[in-house]
Amino acid sequence: MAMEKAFNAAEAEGRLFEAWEKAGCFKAGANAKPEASTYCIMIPPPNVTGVLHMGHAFNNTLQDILIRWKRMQGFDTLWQPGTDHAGIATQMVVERELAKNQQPSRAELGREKFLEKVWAWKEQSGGTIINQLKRLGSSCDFDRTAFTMAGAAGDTRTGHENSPNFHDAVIKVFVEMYNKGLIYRGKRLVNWDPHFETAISDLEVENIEVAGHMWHFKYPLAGGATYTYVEKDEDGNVTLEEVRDYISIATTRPETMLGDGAVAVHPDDARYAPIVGKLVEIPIVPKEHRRLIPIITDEYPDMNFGSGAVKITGAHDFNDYQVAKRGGIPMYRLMDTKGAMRADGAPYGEEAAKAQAHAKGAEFTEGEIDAINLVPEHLRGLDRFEARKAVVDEITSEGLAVMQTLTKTVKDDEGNETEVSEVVPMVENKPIMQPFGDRSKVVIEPMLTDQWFVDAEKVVGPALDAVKDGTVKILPESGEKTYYHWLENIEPWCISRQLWWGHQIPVWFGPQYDENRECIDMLGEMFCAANFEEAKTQAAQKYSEKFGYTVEVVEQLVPDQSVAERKEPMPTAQGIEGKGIVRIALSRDPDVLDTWFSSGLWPIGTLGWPEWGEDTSKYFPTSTLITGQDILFFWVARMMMMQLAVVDEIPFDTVYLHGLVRDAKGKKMSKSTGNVVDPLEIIDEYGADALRFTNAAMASLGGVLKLDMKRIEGYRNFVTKLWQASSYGDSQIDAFSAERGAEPPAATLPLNRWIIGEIAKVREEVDAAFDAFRFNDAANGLYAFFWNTFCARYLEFTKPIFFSEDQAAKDETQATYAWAIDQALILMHPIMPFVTEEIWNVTEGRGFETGEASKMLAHAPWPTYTAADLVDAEAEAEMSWVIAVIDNVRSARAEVNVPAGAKVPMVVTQIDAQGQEYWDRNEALIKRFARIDSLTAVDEAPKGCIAIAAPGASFGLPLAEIIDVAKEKARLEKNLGKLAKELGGLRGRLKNPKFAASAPPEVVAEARENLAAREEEEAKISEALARISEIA
RNA sequence: GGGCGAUUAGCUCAGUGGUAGAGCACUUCGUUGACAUCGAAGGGGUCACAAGUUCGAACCUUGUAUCGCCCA
Repeated sequence: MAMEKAFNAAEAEGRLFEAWEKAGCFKAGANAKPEASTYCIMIPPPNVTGVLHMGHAFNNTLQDILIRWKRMQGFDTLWQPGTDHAGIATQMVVERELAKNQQPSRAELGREKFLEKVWAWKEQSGGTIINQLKRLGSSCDFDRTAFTMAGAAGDTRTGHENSPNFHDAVIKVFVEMYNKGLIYRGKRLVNWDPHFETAISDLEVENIEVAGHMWHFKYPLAGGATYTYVEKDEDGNVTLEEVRDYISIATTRPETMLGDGAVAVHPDDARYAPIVGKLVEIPIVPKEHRRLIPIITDEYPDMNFGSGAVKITGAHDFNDYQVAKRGGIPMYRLMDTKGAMRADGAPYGEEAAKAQAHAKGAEFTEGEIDAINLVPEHLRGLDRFEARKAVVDEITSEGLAVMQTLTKTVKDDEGNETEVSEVVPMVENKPIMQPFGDRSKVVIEPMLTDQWFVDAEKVVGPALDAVKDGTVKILPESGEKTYYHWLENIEPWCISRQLWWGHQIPVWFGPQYDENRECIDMLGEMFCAANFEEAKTQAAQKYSEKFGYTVEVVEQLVPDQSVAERKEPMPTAQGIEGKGIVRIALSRDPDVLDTWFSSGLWPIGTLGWPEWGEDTSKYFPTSTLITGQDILFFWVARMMMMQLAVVDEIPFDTVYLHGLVRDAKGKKMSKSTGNVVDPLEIIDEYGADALRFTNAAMASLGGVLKLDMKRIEGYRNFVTKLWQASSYGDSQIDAFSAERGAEPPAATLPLNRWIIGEIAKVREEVDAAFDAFRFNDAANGLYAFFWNTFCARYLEFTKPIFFSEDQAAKDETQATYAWAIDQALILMHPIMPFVTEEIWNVTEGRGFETGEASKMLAHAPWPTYTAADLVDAEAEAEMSWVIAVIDNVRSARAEVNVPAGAKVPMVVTQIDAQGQEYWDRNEALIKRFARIDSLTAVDEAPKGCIAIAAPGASFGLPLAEIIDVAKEKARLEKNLGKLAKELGGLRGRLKNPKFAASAPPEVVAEARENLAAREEEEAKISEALARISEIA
């Protein structure tokens, strides 16, 4: 059967993938040997809204390589696919979709209807990325495709995915962690996205450097107090001394001044020492209501930055929050959920008075503090950026901006230049790091809100220990250091999101009463349970115990502000129908969980937990996790913490971390830069195998991933090379008609015995590389073997055999060639599944006709032969000698410009018995590839002969009349130069007595052998040089 | 500012103690019966710098310089 001229990837890939799936090649346990160990990889679930990008392509290539390799080895494999519900991203996509189709908005629809829309969208479009994974050749068990929201309220399908219990698992874990005190609720400063109106995780914040301004304002000392401000240079000389009645503050966010709680200076800062503890006035809002705040000391301010004094706004800045917590400084929330200045509450005067009372020590509850609105009337409701302008203008017009004198040159109408000085407010233009929501692209606002937190410090221990004691390995090793560093400094993890799409927090709030049945807080009691029934039972019990009534609990869906403010007293039993029953309403927390909370359970949740099924016992803990180092903290570490906290087991034993895929120059791929490479376009143009091979070749441990089109093209050429070599075996030498199996054929010819040994060496190399996650070593080893050894040598060397009449040699070589190609296909299949499977099937004796998995390369047994089994040292020595002679002749010819096409005679002046034997057996081969037409034995090389040195032999090309003697002389001298350098090194080492004494014996022996060989070569070339010099 | 890492051929990168490699690019030659998505031959590196450990350092240690990434 004649093969096509080249592999048609575009045509073949879909067809092959379908055949694999139809045959069930990728099902869990497919091709497993009896009693096989398991090998399981959990895919890092891409967002259900996602499309395949280069990062996915890279990441999944590596996973697929390992899974295919283990599957061929007969492990019981499972590669678990699935998608992440991706809270914000999905909610945004659906909202946008609604807007595009002029449908009612999220707010108009309400929660339930909106969620119906999201589920419908998920059904329709959620499979995109899964199908794209198939184009890459990913051999996941797609029948088990899981989803992190599967089983949650509204899921339109059940049982279709292997994670019907995923929601149950998430809820169970929340309840358990709550009951163990690992999850708590509290008011903390969090990253707030004013567009989506939710708290978000650190991962969802992008810090971007933008052009910003730094304003300098004066905070007057209370009561007109003054002090002497002294500045000194490094040597202690006074450079400035003046009496001031203010402290100068620098800020990039003037609008937050309204919420200042203090001004902080460094404890070592002598400039401000006289006024520490004094009060200053916040220079904004109507004079009569201005608040006074203290000057405090804290390590946080940098004495050398700005004025060295900073304002502390605990509710709107993360650094200030820490300072405020340390110093007991009050924090006042200034903005609403949309990032506008608050418009609620009492007139400013009243609110400011409350704040002042609070600052003086009056008792306030957390809720009462939060209710204080310190935004003056004229700024209420303004967007935060408009408010900033207004604040700056007000302060400046009052003369409290720090001023500076600018001198500039102006030209009048006649062109005369004059210098004009003006005094302007001091505003520095400087780049500042600003946080943006990665989805919303709006500036993130630190916001003090009630949120749920995982007390990470309490669960971090086992996760740290598992890596420290080597139970879990992180590659590259530097990842372990990063892991330790983060876990050892872990912060509470904010897990609540003010979204609708996600796992709703299983906590119901109920009213809290004091002993007198007066309501303290309508939402003050919390009942955490897997479902409402259990929460009801808990609540009924609690209230009954407290008040001795039978309590009937009813749910009220939305715990809005009006509920919180009602403060109805505890109803008495007589109050309701005189039956001794009271009704109390519970309302469920409307918030949902951080997506990372649920994906933290991905390994165990997809395996059926909380039920311990057969799959759970079999595949959990899983084996290898391959993921980007950017989510080491957000996902990997959390999986470790959560699995260990919940079932006391590690989730996987090895983590392989890789970097970001960048463009050829090392730049991040981004839409705005326009350097995004679409993996699907690459697959269309070059084929999935070329992309996969490139990915494997790039994947050095800890390496930077720069995707160069030239490289992809090169590996596409490699695919062609493989195809051509197979085609040669097919049409030129009819190799595939030979009977062949897994065992190498019984070969007698050194050529065949040699290539069999070379295959065994590559097999060991590839296995060692995969074992160590050194994908690049495997790829490079296969590439070099196949191109340089198999094609450039072995394939060429089979030609003289097939042009001869030696039928036995032909038969043996056909069988060996076919076996060698088979082995190459097997070894390359994990990296390049498509082209290898296609060749496997189009070559004679195989095919997809039956559609059976056992006939497919994907299930071919992985070889276990070793170099020790198959390498024939004699055959290897012989072939190296042959190759050395050919290469030396070719090199010499090219350098002295013997026409490449010309066949020339050769003489031999000296040859040992071994060499003679090699020559006799390989004469046709050497003559063909060195382009020699005859060999004559002579006593002495003719004058002007080109010298060819080979181990144990001296040849010459008697071409004095056609070659350039000067060039030959130069060639020999160059060779001698190279040898001299090598010899110098070797002799130097061997002469040093300490070398022989200290170096391992095999190193010394190798150096000796090397020296002998180099000396022999040097002698031959020197002799040739002397001879050629006679005629020059 | 803290943490992690990098610096090797023109370019992109391998190489964790035995004297430096690959791909691309470059030069010269070549339609020699698998392949021009190719073949043959070749040029090109005091492995950022300095000191140290060692018989021996691109590799280990320390310092310096430059550049990345993450966190503040």
